[in-house]
Amino acid sequence: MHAYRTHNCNELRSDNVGETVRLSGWVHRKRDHGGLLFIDLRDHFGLTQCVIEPENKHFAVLERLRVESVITVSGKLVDRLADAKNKNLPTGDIELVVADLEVQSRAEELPLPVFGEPDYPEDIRLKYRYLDLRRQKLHNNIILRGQVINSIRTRMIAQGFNEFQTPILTASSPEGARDFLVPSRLNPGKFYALPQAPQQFKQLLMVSGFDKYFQIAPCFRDEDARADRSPGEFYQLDMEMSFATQEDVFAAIEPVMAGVFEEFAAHTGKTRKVTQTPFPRIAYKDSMLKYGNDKPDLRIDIICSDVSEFFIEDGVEFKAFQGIVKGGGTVRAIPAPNTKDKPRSFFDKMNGWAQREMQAPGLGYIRFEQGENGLEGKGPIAKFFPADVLVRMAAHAGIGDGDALFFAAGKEVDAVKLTGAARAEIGRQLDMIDEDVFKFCWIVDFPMFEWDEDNKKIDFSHNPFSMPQGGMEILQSADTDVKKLDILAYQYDIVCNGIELSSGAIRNHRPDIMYKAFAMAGYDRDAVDSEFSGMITAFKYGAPPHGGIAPGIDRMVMLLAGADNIREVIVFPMNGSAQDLMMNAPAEVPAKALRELHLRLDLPKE
RNA sequence: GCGGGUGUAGCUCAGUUGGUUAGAGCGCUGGCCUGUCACGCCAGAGGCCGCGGGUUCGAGUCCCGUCACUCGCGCCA
Repeated sequence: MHAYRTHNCNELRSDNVGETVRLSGWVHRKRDHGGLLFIDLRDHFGLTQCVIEPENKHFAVLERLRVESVITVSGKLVDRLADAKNKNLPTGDIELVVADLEVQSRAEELPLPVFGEPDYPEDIRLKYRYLDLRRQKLHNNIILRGQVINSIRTRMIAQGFNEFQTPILTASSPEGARDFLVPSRLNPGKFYALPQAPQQFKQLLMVSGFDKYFQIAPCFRDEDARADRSPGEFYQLDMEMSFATQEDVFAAIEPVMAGVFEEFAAHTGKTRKVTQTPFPRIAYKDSMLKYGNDKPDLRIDIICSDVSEFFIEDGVEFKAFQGIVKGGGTVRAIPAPNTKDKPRSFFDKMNGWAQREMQAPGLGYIRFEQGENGLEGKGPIAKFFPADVLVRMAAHAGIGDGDALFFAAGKEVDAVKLTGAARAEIGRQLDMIDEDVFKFCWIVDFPMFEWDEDNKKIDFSHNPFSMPQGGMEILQSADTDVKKLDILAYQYDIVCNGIELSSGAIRNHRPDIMYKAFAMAGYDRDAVDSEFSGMITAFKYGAPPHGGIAPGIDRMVMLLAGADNIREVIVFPMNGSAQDLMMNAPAEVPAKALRELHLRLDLPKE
């Protein structure tokens, strides 16, 4: 007989009754009847009930043993009495009568219970992550993650993509997020940077002629955490393809995304519908107008609109918003459908939410109801509008009897931001979000440049390596800032349920266009040559047109697992302050280590 | 760096308008229990009410500050 087990804890059935078997696992739960002791034995695969009688010499040991101790038990498998069967357990028809017991590992009193999976403070869960990982929910999430990655890999390879590994110790990139730096012992005063993404490497692989690249790529960015952003490191399905148009990239990645989501849609036990390919495409500009951001949650059936014009019509007396519009600002309308029966407090709460959560001046609103003379506006600010203006505004916003409009006013960036947040909040408050669908879309036609308010200059709005739509001609003809800001890039995002899963682009593979684009953003030729020397040089020796995308794997798994926090799908995550509480990282290092690296600490005074 | 929320037993939480000895459930320890599967019953231990200051005859409760966690903003090519 095997030293530890003849079966796992989810294997034995009635057919095995009469066999002498051996199981190993953790003591999940004990039910001590004094004269009879039940043990639920757990391993990765499941649970099997074991029973021991007081005559057995091991009874006293088992009775004293704490839960989560690891044991090996052997004995005869028996049928349970008819009324003692447990229908909730796959192994519920049988039980193991313990004859022999070996205690493999005694558990002390636990800082975190496994059984029952009660809510526990996250710092304790993170410190004792291995205990948390024994819990079924988290255990299943991590298994799901492995299966998702395997599915992705299979699908990419089937499409002719080749998998690569790119360096972890590499060069700092002057664009983007803050880098993690690694000092070089052999090169005093110099530093490696951990890659924020294998961006340049994958483009260089296209220059190398590999045609189709992918990697389950670790990415490192020194940025603050969010619910859907783990600090430090995360994984992308990084892919790139040669001689590809934007539509080719979409056609390659859409079936992978839709396929993986369909494959695991039932993971939570519910049936969840996935957007059919091709996914809808929404221009960046339209998304900002209709949804208030570039990552719309399409589960919320609310479309916003610009209503600035109505506030400066003759006869409108609403001075606050009038001033905003005349001063170059914007008023956006966010419909709140079917709110006829909502109490006044609903609207007041939304206003309070805007002030508290968004630090906005507030959210005005008008309720619309069908009256004797047609659609009428109600609410504190309705009286400032002539009746016909309200009717036309309602038509413009696409709402009618029983609906309301909230107003977000201010500078355009602020109004848009409040619009997006308010749309999501209304969706939540009105229970408009269907948890059982995955609604995908593409956001396309991102602007190439944006106005950098801090430095009062034009800068790249996303990836400086994107190809402008219109190529060299459009760059050369853009002789004013306004024209420059109108230039679009072959830059796109894939969004699911309001979560940005990835961004990608058709790259700029032409050195002449690259120099020109960088010049427009204020970087001279020398800066490009020094900061992107590897890539710009490579492009001078024959570079194929190419493009790609990099969906975030953690976020995909999060959606599939139904997790509301990214730490629920990462096996050993750091906390919000970028600390690993289990391994004690980051940590101080011995002075010798610093000397070898030619470093001296200059810590902030306390 | 900024804003919101939370902070009472190991954990989840209750704690009235400021009032005398701060409670419950789970867990833990001990005892009882031969068919449980959230086993049951009895008993017990366990509290810097996050920390510091203030108001008050009196603070878990009110005020100020601070720390921790968390969500968001900034940031995230």
